[in-house]
Amino acid sequence: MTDTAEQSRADATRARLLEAAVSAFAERGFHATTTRDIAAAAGLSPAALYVHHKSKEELLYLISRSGHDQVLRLVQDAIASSDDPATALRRVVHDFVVFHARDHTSTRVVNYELAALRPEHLAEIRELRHRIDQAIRQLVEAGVAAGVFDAPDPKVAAAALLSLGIDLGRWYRHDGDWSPEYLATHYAEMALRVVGAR
Amino acid sequence: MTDTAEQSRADATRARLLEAAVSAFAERGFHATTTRDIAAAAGLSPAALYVHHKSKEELLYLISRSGHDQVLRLVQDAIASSDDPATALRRVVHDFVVFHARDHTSTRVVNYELAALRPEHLAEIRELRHRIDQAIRQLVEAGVAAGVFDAPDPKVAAAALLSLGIDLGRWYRHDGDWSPEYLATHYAEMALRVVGAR
DNA sequence: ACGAGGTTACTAAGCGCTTGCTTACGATAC
DNA sequence: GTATCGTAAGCAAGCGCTTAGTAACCTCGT
Repeated sequence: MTDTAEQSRADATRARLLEAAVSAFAERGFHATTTRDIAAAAGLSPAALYVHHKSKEELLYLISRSGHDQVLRLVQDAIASSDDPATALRRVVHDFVVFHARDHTSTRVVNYELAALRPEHLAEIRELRHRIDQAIRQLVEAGVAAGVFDAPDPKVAAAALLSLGIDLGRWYRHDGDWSPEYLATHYAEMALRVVGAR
Repeated sequence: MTDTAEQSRADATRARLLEAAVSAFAERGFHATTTRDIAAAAGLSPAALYVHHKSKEELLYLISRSGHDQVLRLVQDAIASSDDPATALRRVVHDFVVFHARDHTSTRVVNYELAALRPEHLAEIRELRHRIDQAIRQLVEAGVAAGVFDAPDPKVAAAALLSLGIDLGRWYRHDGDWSPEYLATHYAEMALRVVGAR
């Protein structure tokens, strides 16, 4: 019974290995993590990793690819949700921050382990990052052009907004005082101040 | 003639190894850098590293220690430079940003390779980081208490300001469009908006 | 002035261990 | 009885670091 609707045994094991890799890469970094660490965390022998994945680097690529896809979609959806730049920006920053705080373990890997990707994979990921950056930059520029934002240099402001979210992967902890939602609401308000929303 | 006023040959070699380590750690990360990489970049044999330093980790510690010392001093000096919270904050953010942009190679190592430090060294560095965080947090809180800042949650605002500077180590490049000074001036203005300076 | 004796700065060679990954071989389910 | 899913064992390469040695220089008694 190899099904299509449900998840096969192999798919479940594959996913377990990926989750184990996310945790290990986030905690120790890609190069400090061994394939034995990952396999053991998934409850498997070292060799089992290679039954389900081509290489250690492929695990990183799959994690990175998935994370960037999610962020890009999130940003695009938020921007498409309103014609008012201020409303759209509030939603972009809110959702961006919720994602980076809630999934800080994977976003840490996604944002800080790029250098370990093989050149072809890195190029592909860079393209996704560029689209994310451009989407936010264009939103800020559109707000300034429409006269609803007042930012001396919209590109610099956009860079700052990105930093606010991305840096969460470095410092955010779930056992801290701030929930993802709390932080997202406050960060969204700060973002509107940064761009000088009226 | 082993002098006191000038730098001895050994000191110069020691410094060369440190510089080589900063570049290598920043580019590839601590764990992806080999002691052979560092020695070769300093124009020495692999063994020479151990003439001047105890271990690869000690190099990281020295880099980290020096970087954190500089940042702490910079923040303290900026805060002490004015009784007006707005003036002080502008200077703190300005200097903080100039430092992280200008020295983005070393700040990258300083901020993103902490996990590779030995436990005793990590504890010492964490203490320095705590003092930096507290200094900025207290400045924002003082401004709110004095009624010159208007921030819904001063601690969250302080966390955001730190992220703006630290994240530069991840993305800033000297061949980009923005000089450290240009960025610092704009970021300082954004910081004042974030804390709601009147 | 000079060379014996010590010090400094460095290297060639390699040791013991860990790494990513492969190969050859079961066990279990249908 | 044959796919499927997994493992035991181990290989070649590379790692951090050590050991044993050398060349160049400095010191100082004569």
